[in-house]
Amino acid sequence: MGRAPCCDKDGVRKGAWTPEEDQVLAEYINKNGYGSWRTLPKLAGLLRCGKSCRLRWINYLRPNIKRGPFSTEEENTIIQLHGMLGNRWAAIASQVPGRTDNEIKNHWNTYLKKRLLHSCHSSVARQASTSSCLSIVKPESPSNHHMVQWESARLEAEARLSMELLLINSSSTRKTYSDYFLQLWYSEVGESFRMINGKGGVACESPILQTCSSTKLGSDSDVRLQVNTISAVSTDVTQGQGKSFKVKVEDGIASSESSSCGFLDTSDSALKLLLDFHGGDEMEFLQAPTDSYANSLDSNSN
DNA sequence: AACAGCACCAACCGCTATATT
DNA sequence: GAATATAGCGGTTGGTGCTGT
Repeated sequence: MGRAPCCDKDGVRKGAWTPEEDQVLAEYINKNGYGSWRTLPKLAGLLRCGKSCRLRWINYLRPNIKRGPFSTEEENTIIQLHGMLGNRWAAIASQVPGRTDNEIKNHWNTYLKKRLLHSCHSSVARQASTSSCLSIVKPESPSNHHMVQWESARLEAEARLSMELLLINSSSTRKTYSDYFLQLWYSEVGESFRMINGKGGVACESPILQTCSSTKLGSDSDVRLQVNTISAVSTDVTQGQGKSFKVKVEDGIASSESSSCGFLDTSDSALKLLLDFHGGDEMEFLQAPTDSYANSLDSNSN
């Protein structure tokens, strides 16, 4: 039995939405909400697929949608989060208020990616004899350097997110710092942070999670570590508890194939890092992206 | 003025994850 | 647990407007 179509194909309008359709959809949702996107078009009297209605609402009609050019801060946030999360536009969009995943994706593909690539190629031209987009491992261990840079980017982004959480919630609730830290910790961003650091053996463990969780922690094998100076390396990494899992690094993408074990002890230093981290000079590479990152963009686009 | 090439962005398509029966 | 329905996500496409020749 195949998957049922999301809507009847006959008599369904496609293409650009008219202002009249927008008005009908917006009025209906404002009045009734959107219980089921599948049935919504019929109920609202629209000759549209439910999927199309959902997209139109989410990307255009929804309240608090911010339109217009992206600010530098928004762009930096997107760049940082993309470095951490890859093409997970919905996750990125959730940290950029007022912007939709579609908008961010478009902006990335049409502007940011090109800017980063251009920046990389300029950089390559300047330092062709030292390191380049095509370099793999150099004597001064640029791979470690890139690791540090990415770690800094992650921490900076997480610090920003944690501060946002604090600002958002401080006036209305009385949660503790550790609550916010936990909230961040169990977020998507925190998850990638844990997994990545778990691989590297860095002490970075949940304050509460004392037992292995076989569900959430191990569910997302899509966490990507953009270590583009390493190519086609496969290695076993042993975790502190004697459990091991295989980390495969291939063409700049590392993925965890199994990571069912949780993390053991509280890390006040990790909390401190998140709350106190200041980017400083080390964050300059975000303005002029690293060769390795731009290289990953190159390879991803091929 | 006419055309081609390009950039941008809204919308679609196909797939996966999750919920429900 | 299997089958099915639905929501959501990310990649891709197509229309439109701008720019250069």
